Amino acid sequence: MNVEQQLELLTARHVDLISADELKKKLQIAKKEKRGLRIKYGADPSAPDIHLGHVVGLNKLREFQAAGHTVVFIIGDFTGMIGDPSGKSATRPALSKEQVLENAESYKKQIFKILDPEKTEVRFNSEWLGEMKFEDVIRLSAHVTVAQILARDDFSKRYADNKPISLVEFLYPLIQAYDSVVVEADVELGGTDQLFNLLLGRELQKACGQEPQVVMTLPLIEGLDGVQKMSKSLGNYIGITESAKEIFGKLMSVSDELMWKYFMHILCRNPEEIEAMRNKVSSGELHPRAVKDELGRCAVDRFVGAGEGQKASEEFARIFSKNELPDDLPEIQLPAEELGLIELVVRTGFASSNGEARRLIQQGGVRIDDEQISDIKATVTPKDSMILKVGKRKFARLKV
RNA sequence: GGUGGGGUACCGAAGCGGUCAAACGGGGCAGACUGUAAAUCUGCUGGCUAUGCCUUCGAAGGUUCGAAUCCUUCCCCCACCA
Repeated sequence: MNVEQQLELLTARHVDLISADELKKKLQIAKKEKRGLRIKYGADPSAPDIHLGHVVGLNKLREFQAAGHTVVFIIGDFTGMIGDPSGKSATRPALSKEQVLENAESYKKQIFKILDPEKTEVRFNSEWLGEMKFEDVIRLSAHVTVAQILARDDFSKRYADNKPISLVEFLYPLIQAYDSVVVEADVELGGTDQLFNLLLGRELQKACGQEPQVVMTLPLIEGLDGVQKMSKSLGNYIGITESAKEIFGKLMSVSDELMWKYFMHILCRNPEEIEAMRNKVSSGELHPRAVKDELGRCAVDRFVGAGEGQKASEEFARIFSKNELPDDLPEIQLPAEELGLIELVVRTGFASSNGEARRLIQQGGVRIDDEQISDIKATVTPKDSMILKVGKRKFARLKV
């Protein structure tokens, strides 16, 4: 791949790029010296479920690998053990060493669904941060001013609002920047929320006598609610290790507007193709549901396995469009004695208290053999193959 | 060290002696509508052996017939000024 081709591939879909010229120069030098660039990507070890939000970045990393470059995937285990301040104002709990290691293992397994292991270097930042003395930390801090850190958007806002900012949070960007120095990153990738931290990496590299890294940010995609960015803590995510059924179902519940973004950043479809589909949808030539079905099938094929998408799509249509039963109903064993409906719903685990079961029944959410029962005093005698349905998606086949 | 503001259910936030299991908003759940879209509308959202009872408003005591609300002590958080 020549440099121009690489540039085209590598800069697709980005938000910020600092700077295109520098990237070009680095690519030219790398080509001349027949080596790959080092592309840094940092991951927080507290949330070991890789979800579609991460896939946006991983896809880009994969493209760098395709162009012959090396990905340096840094697991922030050191910072994870201290407690990672998330952007908002809440401070995440510190993880134990065991948890961090466990999470890291799970990370590795997942990222190689997308990345090429041959061209990936997985590093833990405790490797170098754990060695540092307090003196080293102080020296490092000398390179950065409070005003610089305070310039970060969320810090300045919180400061202006008299909201707390812990010193750890202040140090955090510095730690991340230092990682860039240690791994000698040529390029660092991150979400748009990382821009500040990535830029600080440049500053620190310069201060340490290195060529500053090129910084590229990618969009943060909204999660299932369509408003907030996809994140584990908000519970609005689709994990890449989830079942075909879950991935498909969750994608189908995404809004029509958001689905285009997913096509672009998750499936990496090119903009012309997406535009063409969009036009067909607005002219009525194509049903949005068909487009979303394609999104679901392709995503499942990619994350679960080829051919699984079609199955998931059919299963979905059967359950929700035709209102039939899923093919893998959990079976629940019960004695063949008459019992109250409320008790049945609680016993099967579909409600966590009698009160909740009562509510579900009164609201018409409970069906037995497809017959809605809204009398809370109703009793049932379980029989083999009796089907209990609670809400839209909880099913069970009773067994006596 | 000083001053001021706080700690209420999953979250945010009202309430400041009885009518408080605690307004309102968000979230969640269920129903209607649908493409399980989204949006919208409706209802529910502490527990129980259930017209009552029990636990809950940072903690422990106290005042009172009665406390989330008043008093005392304690714990914790935040901002500002030094």
